[in-house]
Amino acid sequence: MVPSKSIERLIAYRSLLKKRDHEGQEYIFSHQLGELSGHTAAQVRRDLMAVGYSGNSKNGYHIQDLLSFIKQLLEPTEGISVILSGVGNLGRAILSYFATLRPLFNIIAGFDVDPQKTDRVIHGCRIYSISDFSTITQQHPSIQLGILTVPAPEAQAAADLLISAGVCGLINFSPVRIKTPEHVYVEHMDMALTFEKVAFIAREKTKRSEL
Amino acid sequence: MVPSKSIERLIAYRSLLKKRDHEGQEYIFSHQLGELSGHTAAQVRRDLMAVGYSGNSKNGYHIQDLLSFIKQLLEPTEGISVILSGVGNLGRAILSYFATLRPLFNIIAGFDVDPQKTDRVIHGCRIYSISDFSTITQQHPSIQLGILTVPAPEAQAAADLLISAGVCGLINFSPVRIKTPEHVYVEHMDMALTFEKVAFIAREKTKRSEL
DNA sequence: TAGATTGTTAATCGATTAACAATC
DNA sequence: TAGATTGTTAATCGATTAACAATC
Repeated sequence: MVPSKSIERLIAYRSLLKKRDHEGQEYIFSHQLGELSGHTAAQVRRDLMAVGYSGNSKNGYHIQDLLSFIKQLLEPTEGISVILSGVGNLGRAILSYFATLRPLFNIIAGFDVDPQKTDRVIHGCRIYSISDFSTITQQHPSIQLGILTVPAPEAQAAADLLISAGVCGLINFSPVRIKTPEHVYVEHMDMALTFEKVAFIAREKTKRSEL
Repeated sequence: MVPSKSIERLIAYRSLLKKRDHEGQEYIFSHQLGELSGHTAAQVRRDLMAVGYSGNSKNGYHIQDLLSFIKQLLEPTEGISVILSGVGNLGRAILSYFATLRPLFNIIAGFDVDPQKTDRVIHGCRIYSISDFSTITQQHPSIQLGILTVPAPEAQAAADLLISAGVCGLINFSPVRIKTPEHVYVEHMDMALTFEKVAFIAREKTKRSEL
């Protein structure tokens, strides 16, 4: 199994390689890709080893070939189907963001309890009432990802609903831990927590340098 | 120095402790807090050790006392001053979110290059033209945090500007790595990267369970 | 006292980095 | 060939977990 940290870096490598490819560069060394991405050359080589890709000691890695290898690994052929629950300010911002992520991501539908927010199209995505959830999701056989942008008290119930639609991955923007069955992977993106963490570390750093 | 992972967990403990306190619970054991937060009892005790807090072997930890200890540690008395650069969909959503984070966070100002977006108040936060940046930021002696919600090509320049205003912590929502001086702590929140990572891990997980 | 929990050290686990033979 | 880089193993580092004497 490829470590999740390696996956993160491979996604970053892909975007840097694209840039270099457009600039006409043909080959790249591990230390160059390391420099660009902010990791060591050893890290880069180890990541590529983890996914079974080889370069050569003369030129390093062939950029276009490595690019298509990483794409093959990361990008499913039919795109990633996503549903979103909670069409508040953050939910709407994410919907607008998904419009720019086509065709890799396909946002299927948004859901909300508030009748004011439902039965409209926001940034190209139709918003349904949560009461129509099963009707709508049954029309889409394989939805992979669920985005949770509901208030904290509704998060667990909303998550359960998304899981009932068959998602195997959840991104939870609410500040509560949600319980999920074994087969569902959850990533927590608690913004308030992150902001506070950064504030703390930055403050600690400043104090340290003042000594 | 307290490990950044411990800080994350302490923030989570705080919110769980608040809940228990409101429910009238007076003491809590490490295994209970572990259960609630999804970590081991040993982890909880180690985190509290890292910040120098002690309970006792009879009752565990006194909730209100531990709560005020964590607050004392994490929450600066005057609140955390924040500026935001890039008032697009995501930037606006975050501004609305900050309105709910008072008084711990004080959002001072938002900035954008687009004249259409400047000189208005969004979710209680005034938006200025980037050309007024130094004038506005000089009025606020200690701004700690900068939020970057600009498009990728502008990210580095916007970061440099925020740093010139004295921020020591940055949260970067753009999908590019930004270079910063030694004394500035940067946290990357690349949503597209996170979504794709979750999609990959979820897919891998599903494949595995199908075997 | 007997039993459970804490605080802390030792053991384990995983991820990163260093080192180096093999290769071009 | 000489020099640089790769692929991979060994060493290091950091974080988590287990274990247990001290405590209540």
